[in-house]
Amino acid sequence: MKNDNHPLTEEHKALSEALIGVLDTRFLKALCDPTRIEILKKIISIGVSDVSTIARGLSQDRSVISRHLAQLEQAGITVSRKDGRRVLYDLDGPYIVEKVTKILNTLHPMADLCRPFEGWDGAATLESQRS
Amino acid sequence: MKNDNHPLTEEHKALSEALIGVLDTRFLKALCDPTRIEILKKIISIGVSDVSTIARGLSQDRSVISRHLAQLEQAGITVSRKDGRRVLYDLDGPYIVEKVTKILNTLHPMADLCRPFEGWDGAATLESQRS
DNA sequence: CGTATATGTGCACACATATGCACATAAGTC
DNA sequence: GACTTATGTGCATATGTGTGCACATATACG
Repeated sequence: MKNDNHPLTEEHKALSEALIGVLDTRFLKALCDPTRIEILKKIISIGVSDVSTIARGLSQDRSVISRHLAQLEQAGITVSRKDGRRVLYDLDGPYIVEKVTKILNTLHPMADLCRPFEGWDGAATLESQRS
Repeated sequence: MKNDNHPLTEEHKALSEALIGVLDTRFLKALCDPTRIEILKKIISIGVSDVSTIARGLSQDRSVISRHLAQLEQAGITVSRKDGRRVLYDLDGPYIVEKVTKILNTLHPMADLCRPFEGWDGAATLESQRS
């Protein structure tokens, strides 16, 4: 995007200010760790399970898995329910999809408004092609 | 999602295995830091700019901003171009939107397949409502 | 009631990351 | 060529994070 003859529109301003509201760091950080991704895969594969079942097969200690599950729950990615001495965990698929959908909807104007170096040099741009 | 009478379908398996391929940690991590988000906001607001211009107004040192820009470029979020002694940076909006779109498309089946504790207790589920 | 199992937490430690300062390199200006 | 400006990097440091062990708590079982 060029900044000399292309005035910054209100859409740019709105997009800029919407970033911080939609980029939930707690949600995104929860999806960055490979162990937590393994946990999500496991829950998807075997369904609702307790901590020990989820930890079975994974290389980390069970207490570590417990901490990761707490972190995923803080992010809204998993939900827990007490069942006797066990604690069952499950994914909150609708919430995850809703969250990512909101992110995409917010960032979507970037596809048009933020084309890299649009109209910056002699490359073929819409303007140069028209003239 | 229940795991006793509801057999795990092939869709669950496919969704589980697709997770690691689409959850690009380098891309997601780049969006987690508040300083990097500020940088993105700045580039959106003022368009293509060099490092010093981007760093102006931000509290961090200019070298720190330089490092963050390198990290954002590694993630594909920004693109750089040399211009004399300056280095110009710009957002790659289309790539960002494409990346998030791919994530959403992959996770979208979760909205149906991973409803939390579906059919687990006496709550009103589709099955109990039908009987 | 004593025992076994499941879960979460305090603590220590290794590693990653963000930050700032000093400096080297590259490129424009006089 | 000397000087100035722009950028990136080496180094040190503070903070955050993932990990494992030991242990406390809660609950089921006999």
